[in-house]
Parts: sequence; C-alpha cells; structure tokens
Amino acid sequence: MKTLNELSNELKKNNIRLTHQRLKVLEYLSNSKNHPTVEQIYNALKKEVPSLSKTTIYNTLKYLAELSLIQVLAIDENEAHFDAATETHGHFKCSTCDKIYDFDIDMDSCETEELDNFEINEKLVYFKGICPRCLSK
Amino acid sequence: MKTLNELSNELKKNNIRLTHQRLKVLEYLSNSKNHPTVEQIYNALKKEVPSLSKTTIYNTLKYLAELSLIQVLAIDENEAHFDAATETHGHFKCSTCDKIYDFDIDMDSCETEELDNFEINEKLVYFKGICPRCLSK
DNA sequence: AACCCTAATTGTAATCATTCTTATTTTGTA
DNA sequence: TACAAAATAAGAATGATTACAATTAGGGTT
Repeated sequence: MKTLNELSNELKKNNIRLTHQRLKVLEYLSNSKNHPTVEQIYNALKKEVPSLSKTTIYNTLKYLAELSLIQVLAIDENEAHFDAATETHGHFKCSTCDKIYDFDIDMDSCETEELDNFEINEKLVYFKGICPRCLSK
Repeated sequence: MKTLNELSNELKKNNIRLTHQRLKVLEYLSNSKNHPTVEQIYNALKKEVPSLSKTTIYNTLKYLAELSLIQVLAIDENEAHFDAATETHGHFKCSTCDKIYDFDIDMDSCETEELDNFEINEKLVYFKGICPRCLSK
C-alpha cells in the first residue's frame, strides 16, 4: 500500500491535480479495509465534504485505476468495489454475508507457458463460497 | 464440457424442464467458443426461434449458473459473458480487441492455507492485457 | 385425446449503477 | 489580480439486468 505522499507524486507525474476531493477519496480508500463501493465512499465523505458528487468519485477512481494505483474489483455482480492494495492478491466473497476477504496467492507458481506471448497487465483472482463465520451458524 | 444429454439429465434431476428455448440456448452455448453475451445469444437464435425473448435467456442462464453447469464471466465491466466449460480455467481479456482467451491454470498449486476454513464453490481467474495478435500490430 | 395444474415464456416496464453533458467553480501560473 | 485549463456538481441519459403480469406450453392423469 502506497502512502498518500507517494500517491500524490504519482498523480502529479501524470498531470492529474490532487484536489481536495481527490485527496479525501484517496484517504478514505487507503484507510478502509473493506473494499468500499462508490456509494459507501460517497456516504462516508458527504458529511465532511457536503458538496461532493458521485461523479467526482467515479472520476477520481477511474484515474487511479488507469494509473494502476488502485484495483477495481468486479467480484460483486452489481456494484464495483475498490481496493487500495495493488500487490496481486486474491479476493473471496462470501455468498451469505457478502463480505469480501483478502487472501495471499502466488500467481507465478501456477502459470502456464500458454500466455508467454501475452502482455499481462492485471491479474484478478476471485473465489466465492461461504466464510467460516457463516459456516458456523 | 458436458454433452447435451448430460446437461438435460442434470436439469431433470433439479426439476427444471428442458424446454425448446432452453435447449437452444444450451446448444448454442455448448457449441460456441467465444464466451457469448446475452445479446449475442439472442441475435444468433432469434432467426431460428423468432418468439425468443431475452428474459428467457437470462432466466435459463441463471438456472444453469446456479447448478454450476455454466460459468458467468465478469471480466468485461459492462456485460456478462457465459462459458459452457466448467472446469476451472483462466480467462484473458485483451484490452485492445476485447477478445477473451481461455488458458489452463493449476489453482491447487498456488493456494494458501489461509482459506482452509472457507467453503470454496467457485474460482475465477481473470487476466487483462494485450494479446499477441494486437501486440504485433 | 381432453383436462388440469403448474411452470415457462413473452413483452413491457422498472431498476439502478455508471456515464455523459453542461454550466459553474477551482486551480496553477504569470 | 486575471487568465486559461482542468475539475466539480447536478441532473439527464444510457444500458444491462430484473420485476411483473398476462398468456402459453408441458407433463401427468383419467
């Protein structure tokens, strides 16, 4: 996970201004552990930044994703989730409680040579099932 | 990949009728290699089954997915793709031409014990980047 | 074969996340 | 302070998917 300073520098390098709104979105995402949606970011920040619009959040997240500074998770079929951690890792979604868990995964050890001539920019691993908490109920 | 007969039996076992429309959707999906969307299935079948509605296709695919007889791919951000192959394998989407490639992957060799107490029902692996064909242009 | 009951199909309307548009505001710079 | 470029905000538009209600088809029984 990058620090806010590092993120800020990355943005500057790409001629993207670190505005007040963008800083708040970045801050919130960096501090959150639960892969928030746009809706959740919006609800969390609108007290602090009453003028904030969802368009700005979408906009900010789009830039960050294009620069690979955040990950967009499509594990949930009807809403995108966002993750400030950019190291390759897996995501497990519990079908019962909908919670998304992180887990480590070593992609290099299971790759085939089939993709030798492909340029790979992003690796996403999604598991679905039931989490221990829900299993024990 | 299962045969149509096997699929038909699986449906019967779960009290889901193999109607004319469902048979056609199954047939089309089983024979197609390119992970079609609902739109593509609809366009391909409406000549043969003029009364076919998209709702029926959505409906059929939902049942098949619930029974794990097909895979739903969320690799494309705005439209779901469907795959008749149910063995765990990876999908690579080219960001340039949007083509989706299959590739083999050995998930067991890269799993951690972190998920030992989780019930895992589905494993999805999505890679994104540029395919050789587009790279060579 | 006719009947019945249930499930499936169809077409349309509703939903809802995301994107587009445009006017206004803010930012960085001179 | 003033200017030009970029960002923001609000609402409208888009488009895939789902919900709904009326009609139709299927399977079992006599």
